Amino acid sequence: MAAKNNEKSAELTTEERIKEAARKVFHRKGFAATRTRDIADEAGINLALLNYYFRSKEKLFEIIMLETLFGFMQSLALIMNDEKSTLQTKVEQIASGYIDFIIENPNVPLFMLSEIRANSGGLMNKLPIKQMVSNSVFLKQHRKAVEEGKIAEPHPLHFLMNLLGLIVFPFIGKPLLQGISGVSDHQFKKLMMQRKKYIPVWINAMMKIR
Amino acid sequence: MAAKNNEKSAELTTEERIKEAARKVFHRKGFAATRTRDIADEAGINLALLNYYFRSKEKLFEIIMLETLFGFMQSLALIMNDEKSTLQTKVEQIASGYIDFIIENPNVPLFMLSEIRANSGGLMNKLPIKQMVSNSVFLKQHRKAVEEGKIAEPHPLHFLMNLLGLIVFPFIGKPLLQGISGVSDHQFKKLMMQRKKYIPVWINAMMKIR
DNA sequence: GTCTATAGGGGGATAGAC
DNA sequence: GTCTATCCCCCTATAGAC
Repeated sequence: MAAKNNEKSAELTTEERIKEAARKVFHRKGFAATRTRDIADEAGINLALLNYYFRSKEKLFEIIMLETLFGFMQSLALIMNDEKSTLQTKVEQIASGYIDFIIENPNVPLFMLSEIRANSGGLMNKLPIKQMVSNSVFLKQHRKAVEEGKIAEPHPLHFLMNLLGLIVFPFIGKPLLQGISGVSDHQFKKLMMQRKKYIPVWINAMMKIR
Repeated sequence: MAAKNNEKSAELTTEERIKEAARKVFHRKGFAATRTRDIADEAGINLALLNYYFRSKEKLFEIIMLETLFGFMQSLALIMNDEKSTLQTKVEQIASGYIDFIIENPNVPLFMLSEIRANSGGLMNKLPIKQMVSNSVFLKQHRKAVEEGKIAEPHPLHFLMNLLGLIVFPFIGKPLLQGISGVSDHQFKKLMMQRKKYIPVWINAMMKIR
């Protein structure tokens, strides 16, 4: 298989090109609004090939959805389960890492949240997300900090909602916020970069981590 | 017109029933995923009536979209332009008002943000949102507070992003957050009610309003 | 105003040549 | 593996009876 590969090795296989095109289009328009023809055009291939490789639009979508969800949660889980880093450090890493990630993949958050909603979270049960988090070092550290009086609010979900809300919402709400404020794309990105430093400070002040 | 109305006056006209049904279905599934048949069924009327009253799916959608956007922005604008209330009070009113509103209309935020994105904000320009905010009392108060050193971060957009993020994100991310944490609907709502009190305190601590 | 029936078109999927 | 041609269903919209 590898030995016979005398095609331009730097490029992608047809199957991979279709998948990349599908990721792009699904992320931008969501499942319902994308047509298989959009994906075929984006990939520069014939429509029939999509079904040849992936059987159906649904199958292809499910692959993209699971990979996207997994990619998003995995980096969260890795940071959250670092035994060596403090809670404060975890917040810094999550803020910085996700802001960079979303700047590179601006459509992912709204895509994920919309499609999870559309499927009533059915697909989410295919990933062991809950265990990943409920046994996490992050949660243990949070519990300990609460016991020691270092964090004011007892429920860890508030902590997570605040952190993710501060990180993710500006991107999800970008068109609305730009419509309201009139800031340019360039200014907007600059503000987002600022937030990498601000968010840990804000979370610190809010949750009274001492 | 009013004198001749001897139909059951407590009920809605057919036109209104279609619009209410459309609002419900569009809010839940978005434009691309809703079929006109869904709306007709929800309204309990024949499919042809939809076109009789509203000409097309697009026209009907545009009406719903504009009303939704307007309703959402109007309450924000009203609070933001109150000359008598302080910045701190405005934050309390916005947090409390919007959390109540979203509990009643849980699909509105994701609907709005998804459809604004899909239309690249084209529809937003039909409403004078920018002026509404750029001339607001809120903005004047924010500027003054920054000048007096009462607010640490100079850019008002951070203030708005933080406030809206803390309010809106938990609802948008509800399926994900429940998948992660396993909290029930009842517990979730309780947490949201808590946030009506918490968010003003948090914003206060974050932005160092003195 | 409200219904039934149907036109018309778009989009997912497949057959079959190459 | 990749293409062309085509099927067929589903969805929007309209015609026309009542």
